[in-house]
Amino acid sequence: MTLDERKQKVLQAIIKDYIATAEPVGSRTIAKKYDLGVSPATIRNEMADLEELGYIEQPHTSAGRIPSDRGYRYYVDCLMNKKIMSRDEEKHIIKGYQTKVKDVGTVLHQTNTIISNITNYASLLMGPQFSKSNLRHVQLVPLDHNKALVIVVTDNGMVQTRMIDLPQTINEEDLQKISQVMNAKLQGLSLEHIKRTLINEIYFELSKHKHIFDTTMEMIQETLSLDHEEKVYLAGTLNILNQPEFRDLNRVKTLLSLLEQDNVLKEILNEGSQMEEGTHVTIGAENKVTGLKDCSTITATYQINGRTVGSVGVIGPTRMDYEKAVAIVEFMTRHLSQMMKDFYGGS
Amino acid sequence: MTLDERKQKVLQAIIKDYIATAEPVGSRTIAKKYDLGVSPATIRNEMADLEELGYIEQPHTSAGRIPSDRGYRYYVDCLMNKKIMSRDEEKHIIKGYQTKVKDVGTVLHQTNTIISNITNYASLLMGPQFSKSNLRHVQLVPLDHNKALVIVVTDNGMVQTRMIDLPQTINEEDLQKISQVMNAKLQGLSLEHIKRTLINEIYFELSKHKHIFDTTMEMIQETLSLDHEEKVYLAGTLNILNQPEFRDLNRVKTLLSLLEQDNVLKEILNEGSQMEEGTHVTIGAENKVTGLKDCSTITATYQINGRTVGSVGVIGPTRMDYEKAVAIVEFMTRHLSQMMKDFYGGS
DNA sequence: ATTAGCACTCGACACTTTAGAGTGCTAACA
DNA sequence: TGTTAGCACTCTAAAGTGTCGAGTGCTAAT
Repeated sequence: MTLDERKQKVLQAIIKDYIATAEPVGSRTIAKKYDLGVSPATIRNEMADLEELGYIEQPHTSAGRIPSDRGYRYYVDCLMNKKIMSRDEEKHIIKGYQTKVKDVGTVLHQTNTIISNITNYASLLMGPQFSKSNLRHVQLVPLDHNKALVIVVTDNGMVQTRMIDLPQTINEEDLQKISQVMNAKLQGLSLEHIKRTLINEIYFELSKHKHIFDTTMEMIQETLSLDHEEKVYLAGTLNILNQPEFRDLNRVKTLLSLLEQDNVLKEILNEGSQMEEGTHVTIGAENKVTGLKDCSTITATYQINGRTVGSVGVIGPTRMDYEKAVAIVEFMTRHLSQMMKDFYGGS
Repeated sequence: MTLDERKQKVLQAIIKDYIATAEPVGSRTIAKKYDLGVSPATIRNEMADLEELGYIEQPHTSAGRIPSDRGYRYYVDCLMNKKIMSRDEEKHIIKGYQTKVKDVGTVLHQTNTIISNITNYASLLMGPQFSKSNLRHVQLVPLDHNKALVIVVTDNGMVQTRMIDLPQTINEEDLQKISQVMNAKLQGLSLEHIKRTLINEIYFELSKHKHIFDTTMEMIQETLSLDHEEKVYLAGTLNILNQPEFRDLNRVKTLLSLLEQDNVLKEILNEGSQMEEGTHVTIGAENKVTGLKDCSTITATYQINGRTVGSVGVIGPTRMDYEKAVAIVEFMTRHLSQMMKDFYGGS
């Protein structure tokens, strides 16, 4: 479906103006503000056509037109010229990071906050998945005669700990032994894989002491398989209160309630970019989550050393500044990937 | 300042009715609904007195009266009869906990959510402070030749980890040695104390190897002193959207913005109960946080084996159901203390 | 001291009016 | 044939108007 050049220009003008003003835009406004070289009357005709084609719609008879989902889609796909950020802008954004960055969690958190700040929309960010990482090191640290700490370190720097009870019969050497065997057997394997096979993998090695280790092994197994679900960061939810389309309390409530639910956030992030690279824009009713039918989302993924490990998203009203938001999301994911790389060196 | 019995009854009636209906209450209503045995006219006179004394106020001439902060204060201090929960209610609340409780964090989180659900206000909960706990165990776990993990375990079961870079010159035995010395010297001391004195405490012990350990020790020092600030849980913020006093978007925005700031939450929790036991009610303008002048907070602390380690709070409009909220907060802190005790056994 | 009665105040709400923005259609024009 | 000016028409938002009713304070009677 392609539009002749003037229709495109009119559509573009409508969308740009509506994004900027949030007011239905009339033929007169376009003729005045956007130099198309034709009179309002002509534009009116074009608009009637565009409406018939479904790209724009009229809230009521005596109002101007507003873009429909379809209109936005056309805009995003064909009309929008991708902005690239100037060095200055990039510098300014990067300055938003607090210099002393301590750990991955902080980096992700800050990145997310920055995105929400500069876009002025709500922003979400999904951290690396524990279970998809590979085991780097596992160790049992005895605390006293009946308690020990299981420590699991992944190759991308995540650490999980858990306290376990020990049977009376086990001693420090045994723990040392278990740690050794597990590291020897399991290092480098994905946690997802380990989850399924832990017992089998080391059953043999430890079988002679099986009666002692049994419960301990079970505990460790459990620790490894605990749903250390990927964490989802959320920031800037209140930005939506600045949007005129959310002047209605009920809408606000619906949306904020949705954003409180982790599984919804994950759905949003997964919907667009199924962990494939590239930026994905979901507009209005394209959204699968009910209650988000008048919102748009922009999602993209970030990588650690080329491997996609998480994703980033922005949620705003359908009347979103797509140009700006896309540019920001793309820059930030690029930058985040870079930071992650720096973090983990090259290993 | 004491009121005669009838004034008390009138004030009580006004407050109860206003809490229930959120409408200014008139003399007629009181005469009808609350059986004081006198006519509206008499009540009007009493109300005029109460207004002069500052316990109630009139939004505008032709409206009923609403309680002032002072009125609520009097109610909370003198008029309110403390509810105690029935066994049934308690059982019902406890059922809200998901049975499989894995760790302290989850317990706190769930507790907080439950509080917000049953009060229908926003609820906050401050976890145990890392820096006020005592060191139980510290250990360096070598990951590879130039990275190690510092693990700090406190007596109340909190674990913090951090990855550090190692100088080339250090070997596994050295790490072992450091761990040993640190445990010997520091176990049982408060982290706050350790923060200030780590270097001094073990300087001597390790001084012969000082040149090797220097940077490592610095890293460890830093890990221990890292602001592992107490975590603040927040739940049910959207409950305030149900309150008729928050039908105004700006108010909602102001309040929600406040609640997004961790330091504000901490201030709220610390303001009332300076870690002393007992329930504390802060009403309206008594609140130090600007922007919370039309809210009330109820705070209380919880204990682990008798030692106060954290606090719980509820935030709602001044027109809060104090009776119910206080009862819930008191029960929940008691219950939480119990759970914490179970968690850490008796040690 | 209490109460009934009454005049008065004021916000809530429904209704009307008005202004203005924007449209679609038609007829004239290049 | 595409473009344009002109015009009647539609519809909303905002401002103005009138009425209703809740609630009060005061006064005089009990």
